[in-house]
Amino acid sequence: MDKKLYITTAIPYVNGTPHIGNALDYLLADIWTRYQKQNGHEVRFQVGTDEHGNKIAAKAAAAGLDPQGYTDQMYVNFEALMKRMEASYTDFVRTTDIHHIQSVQYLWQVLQPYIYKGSYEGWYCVGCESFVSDKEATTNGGICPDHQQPYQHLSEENYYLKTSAFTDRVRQSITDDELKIVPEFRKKEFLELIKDGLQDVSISRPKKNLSWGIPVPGDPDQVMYVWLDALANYITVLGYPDNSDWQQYWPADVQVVGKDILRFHAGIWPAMLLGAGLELPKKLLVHGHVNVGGAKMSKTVGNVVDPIEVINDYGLDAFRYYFSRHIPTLDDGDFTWEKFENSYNTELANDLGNLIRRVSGMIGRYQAGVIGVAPQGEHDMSAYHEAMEKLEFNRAIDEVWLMVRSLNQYIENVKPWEIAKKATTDADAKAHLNDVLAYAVGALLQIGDLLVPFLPTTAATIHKTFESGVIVDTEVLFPKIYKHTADPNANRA
RNA sequence: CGCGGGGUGGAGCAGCCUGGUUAGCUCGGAUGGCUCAUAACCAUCAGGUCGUAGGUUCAAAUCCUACCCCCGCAACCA
Repeated sequence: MDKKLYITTAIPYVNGTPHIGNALDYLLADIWTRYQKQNGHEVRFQVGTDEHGNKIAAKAAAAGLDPQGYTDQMYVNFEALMKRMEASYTDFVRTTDIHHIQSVQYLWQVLQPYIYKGSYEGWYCVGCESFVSDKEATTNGGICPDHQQPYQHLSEENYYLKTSAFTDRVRQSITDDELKIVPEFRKKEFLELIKDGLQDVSISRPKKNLSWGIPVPGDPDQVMYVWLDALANYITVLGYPDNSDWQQYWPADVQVVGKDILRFHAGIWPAMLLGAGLELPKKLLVHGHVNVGGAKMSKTVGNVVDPIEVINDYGLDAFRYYFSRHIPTLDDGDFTWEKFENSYNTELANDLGNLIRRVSGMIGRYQAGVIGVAPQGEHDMSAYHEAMEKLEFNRAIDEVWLMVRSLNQYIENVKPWEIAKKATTDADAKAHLNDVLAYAVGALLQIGDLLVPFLPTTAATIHKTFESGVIVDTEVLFPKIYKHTADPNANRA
């Protein structure tokens, strides 16, 4: 019996609203999950929110709320996005969950042999109540831009995790693909990054500087800093350590992360796991970032794209389509409303939507909607499955579109409308027509199967339309939309 | 010499690792065909010194060297 499968996504910090990056995480994990389920596997799919830290406390105070009340309000936004995307997650973890907190405290104790007390020195802003990096202090000329106060050079007591002790094992695991970093160039990049070894990482703060966090067991003056708290979610959500279920799922088969947080997931996280005597995840799927018209998406520039808006305007499957096909799974991608709308109108509407319509239309017109027995689609899909295994989802969906095109070509070559003219008087022609259309239906049903992980709603519509042997009328898929591009027919006579 | 990615017809990409048919695909453009369909679909054509300069080879977009340019990252921002 196969191990039960487990996939995770990064847990976003809840001090803002969900953005495209979060959506991409959920989408990629969801595609994988649906694909594995389709192949008969049981999959657990974790999502969650990171809810501790000073920024949260500050935002809460500004909103006149206590931190817990604030996060209770904020995490809902993320949950709403996941639901809107129909991400088929099974577990939602909040780092303020009581089980998570207890579990992390337990983990801290397990890691005791690798934890030591040290002091941290750096530039500190009293207004922000936090340290800033040397680089940031220098950039700002030694003055905090938010508070117009000079940074002070302070030192404070921290607990450190001896990640350096695990450098060799982490490096070895990654090199050997025991912990496989996908794509390959990210693996190279990370190995290069740690060529001088992993550096011990500070995992706590004095309580006076960090109030909103998990208390360090046995030291009332210290509170855990983000690392242990947030990264541990991947196992605490499974019930670690008290509910033995977790052992059926850990190690994770795939952990989806953005390129910006690879270093924590490939460095600190493995060190934590090794320190606790746990297995390393099998794969890290490192996706890129979504640019807008070639520029980085940023709040200050004001070019942020809200995934909910895209879904509202074009529908869920249109969103899932663009972000799975035109944003390369393992690299940066580009979004513009024009590109999006263009691919929607040409690929979804013209290629696929119209194809479904013309096939169902002919069957309705020539055979009163009766399909007969559709043969099994026989298209060789090894390239599709190979791409799915390699986590190159965009390549897989490309393969589906090759099928769409070839079916359109097939129809063009066979010309069912001509056969139909003879079919009224010629029994052979009638049988031939039936075969041709049934073949088209078989191909469409196969396309529908392959789209299940990507476009679940569309796949369901395709099946509903054709699978009963009689055409079931369904709504037009992907009607044309011209909100951001010119309507070519606008000035048609 | 910090690290990584990339420079291929108007745009976006594949091919490069494992050199070898007329350098492939999508979008866009032109022409034609068809009429079942969401004025959709299909075919053909135009267009590329494969960043630059050398080298290896019977043969290089593909391997080697140097250089130019663009983009990320450089430790706590998907």
